[in-house]
Formats: sequence, structure tokens, C-alpha cells
Amino acid sequence: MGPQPKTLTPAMFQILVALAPGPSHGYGIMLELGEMDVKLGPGTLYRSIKQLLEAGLIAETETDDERRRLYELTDAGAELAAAEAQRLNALIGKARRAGLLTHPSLGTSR
Amino acid sequence: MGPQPKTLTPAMFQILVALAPGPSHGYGIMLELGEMDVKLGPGTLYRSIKQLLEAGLIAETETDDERRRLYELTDAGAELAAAEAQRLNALIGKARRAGLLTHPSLGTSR
DNA sequence: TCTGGATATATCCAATATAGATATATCATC
DNA sequence: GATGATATATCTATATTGGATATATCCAGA
Repeated sequence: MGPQPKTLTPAMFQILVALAPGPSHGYGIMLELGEMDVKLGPGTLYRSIKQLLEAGLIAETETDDERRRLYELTDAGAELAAAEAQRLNALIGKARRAGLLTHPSLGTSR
Repeated sequence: MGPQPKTLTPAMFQILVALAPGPSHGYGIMLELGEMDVKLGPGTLYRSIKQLLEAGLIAETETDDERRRLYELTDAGAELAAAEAQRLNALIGKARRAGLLTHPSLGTSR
């Protein structure tokens, strides 16, 4: 297992969040993120999965389907993802306090 | 003015959020983001500012200080930043619903 | 049946983004 | 006048990403 990085790339964070509800596999992660307007190309996706495995932030788990490789969060992965989520949450909080999120959609004057 | 990109880089988003409360200049943005554990090197900072200007997402505004260049959000920049904030907020919401943010700090079992 | 599209994983390369070093200059203060 | 903070900017090396390409299985419909 490689050393754990102190920071996550955006792709890594998104993958960890997609795995938070429970184990999934590469293609499933891609589809689930796609529903949330997060687009990861296959290159980024599978390379990031490899790096997360090497860093011990996710682990491979059992499956009956030969085609799929199921992954789940490790404790270390969950902790890092939570830290990153809180960092981003602070940023969003600043945006909200500044009134950036109050225009319901387009066309509202600032 | 260059064409507006559909997506923001993390650095661009962070800069836009730092400008949300009101106009600021490069060094001020760097210090403010540093307080929120967001670290941008000068290279990333000033290149991103240049790109945001070219894309019309920020605009230069008046200042009395010769050394500083003050920037403010444009409507287009505010809209894009808000959209990105909501996208990230959805991601954080998923993490929260999955119980990822409930361990108060380290040492709590998942 | 055979054909196309969805499912699934993986690698490669070109383009983009970032960090950090370096450079320059002003300002305040000791 | 030396030092550290303020302020902007560029350069290079590294990191990250998107998209093309490849391979293979599965399933539904013509």
C-alpha cells in the first residue's frame, strides 16, 4: 500500500463520496456521479480507483459477478473524504453568506 | 473577452467564492483562502485571475492603491460560481446522508 | 441469428491545471 | 538601510484530466 496522500484530487473525492452509501464498481460510480452532473472520463475514473487502492483509501470486496470489481471505503478513505467535504462545506458557506446562492435561478439580478 | 467556459477549475471556483463578499485583489484573495485551508500558489492564482478576466467572470474595478489591482464578480461569474456551489453541495449532501460527516473527528469508528 | 447498444474494465496520449521557484518592486518599521 | 510583509507576474516541472481507443460480455429486438 502506498503512502496516504494528505489531499485528494477532485476526482478521488467524488469517487469516495459515490462509495459512501455502500460498495460499488467503476461503471456504477460513473453512472451515479453522472446523475449529479459530475462527469468523469474512463481514464480518470480507473486511474483514480487504482491510486485510491494503492493509498488504502478504498478496498476491493467480494462479488459474484465476474465482470465487476466491487470497491468499498476504508476507514482512512472515509476520514479523508469527510475532511475534504467539510473543507468544501466551509467554502460553500462563505458563498451562501455572501448571497451568492440566493438567486433561485437565472435572470435574478444580483 | 474569451468564451465562457461551462465548467470552472477548482482554483477558479475558489477565487470566485473569495470575491463573493466584495472586491479584492490577488494577494488578498490568497490570504483569505489561506484562512480556509485553501492553498493557491502565486502561479495558479494569477494565471487563474487572467483566465477569469478573459472569460468575463470577473472584472477589474477602481482603486486608489497603485500597487493593487482590484477585482469583482461579474453577473456571469456569480452565476457560474453559484451553479458550481450547488453542484458541490449536492455531493456533500450525499456524503452527509451516507453518514460520512457524523464522526465528530478522528478515532470514531464508522 | 446477428446486430446494436448497454455494461464493464483498462490503457494511452494530448491538453489542461497546479505547485513552487524565481523575479521585481513598494511599503513599513526597527 | 536591512528586514519582512505586501503585491504582481512569469517560468518550468509535475499532476491531473478528458477523450480516444481497445477489449469483452450481456441483452433486447429486428
